Amino acid sequence: MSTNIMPGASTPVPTLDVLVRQRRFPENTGLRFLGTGVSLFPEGAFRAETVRIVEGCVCLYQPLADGRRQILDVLGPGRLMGPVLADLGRCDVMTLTRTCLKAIDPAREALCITEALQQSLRRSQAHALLLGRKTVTERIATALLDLAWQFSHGSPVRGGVTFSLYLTRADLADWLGLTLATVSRCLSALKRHGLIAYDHPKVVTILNREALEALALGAPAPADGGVPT
Amino acid sequence: MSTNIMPGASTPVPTLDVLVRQRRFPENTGLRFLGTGVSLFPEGAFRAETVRIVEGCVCLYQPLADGRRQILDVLGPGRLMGPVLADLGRCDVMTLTRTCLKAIDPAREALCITEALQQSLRRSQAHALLLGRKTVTERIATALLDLAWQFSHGSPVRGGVTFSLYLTRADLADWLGLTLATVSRCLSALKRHGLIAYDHPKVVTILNREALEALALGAPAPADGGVPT
DNA sequence: CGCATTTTTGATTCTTATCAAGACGAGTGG
DNA sequence: CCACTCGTCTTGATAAGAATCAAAAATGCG
Repeated sequence: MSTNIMPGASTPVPTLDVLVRQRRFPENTGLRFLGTGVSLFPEGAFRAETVRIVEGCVCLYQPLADGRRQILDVLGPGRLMGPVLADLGRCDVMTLTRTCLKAIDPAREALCITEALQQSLRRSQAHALLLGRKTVTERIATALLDLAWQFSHGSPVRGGVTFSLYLTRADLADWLGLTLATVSRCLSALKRHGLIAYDHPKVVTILNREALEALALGAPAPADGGVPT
Repeated sequence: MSTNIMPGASTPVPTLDVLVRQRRFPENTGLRFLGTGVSLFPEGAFRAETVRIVEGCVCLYQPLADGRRQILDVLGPGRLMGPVLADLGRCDVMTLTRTCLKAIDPAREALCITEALQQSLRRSQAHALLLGRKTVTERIATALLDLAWQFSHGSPVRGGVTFSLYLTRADLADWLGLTLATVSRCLSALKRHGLIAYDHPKVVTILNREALEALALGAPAPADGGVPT
């Protein structure tokens, strides 16, 4: 237990990660296991496949010719990805941690796919609002709440939801239309004000959900000079 | 013809506008006619309806509590709008010009709706890339090409596609994540460099499509000091 | 224990927002 | 037909916010 990847977290999240690592799943269930930083649909292969994320985290992103990229969505367990859910000709999908997938039958699960399509559209439209009109603080607050909701599997303990942040600061920047430095500064500020906590940069605890939600919706951000601490 | 809304345009675009104004359509075709600046789904009514835009232009937008708003999409003839295509609880749809709609039967046109859903998702994701990572010039160039494609009904005459810009500068700003002033400045710059032309601010001609496409994809914008003129 | 990657933080620059004034165009009524 | 008004557009001056550049601290890995 002391070798867990999350030393600072008081709640040892019971993920399937260990199982995935040890390949303890039977081989005939259609599951696929991927490491970190791996393309889901490598080099034209699997491009026609639709998969369900069983465990882990992936991001859908679109690169621009000169190196810029925009992460369009971050997907956790239960979400679907496939040619219908994104333009895989222009986009790519990458794991952000060890991830377990299961291919699904589009014909048999047509309804699920349509629902996923609607969910993706809603999320994309909400994200457009974020990218076009929200301030740095609003973006970070929105993102933290979204990730907490998707990745704090287990009980939403009141007073402190802890989750594993699979994205690097650079990933967050590419998702939220910011830069690495700005993301880091904003997270530091939220931590300084006591809205969130983290010792390890990848394990975040939400301390004041209400305040974060208010920020995400556009409440004035706390001025930095106000609270000394 | 002299009372046409586009005095400066040399090509009198043969729209259905006049027909719409004069209500010359039969009343039993299920068509609805709306003026400018009208909500498609007013006050909870029609919210369950799905419509096809026959003629005109509408925008889907999401307002924020403090007055900010993000236009999520601009839709022209042929496109669909309805509860499946947007979260109408949080969003609103408004006409940007005289518009003619036709309600459709979701059950009978399920396939069309699914296609529209996919198209909307693609557009929303492309827009997220624009909002998150594109420069001002890239955004404007992308928007002009998109609008030209959607609204230059008739022949894509080479050397100069003219289209009616139904959006105001403020609308463009709310669509592209900018401000009115920045949009106006950028359009002026593109005009000054000869990529586009307009006498009336609402009737734009694309003079150099290739250059605009290059800009939209991220080519370096022409420095303002270079060409005197 | 050292090396590579990531994160934090500071100093500076640059882009774009903000503020503001004037020009233009459309619609109204005399 | 013309003055009047309102809304939109253009353009300039200034300021704020975030990017960029850069260096040091922390973390992970072999």
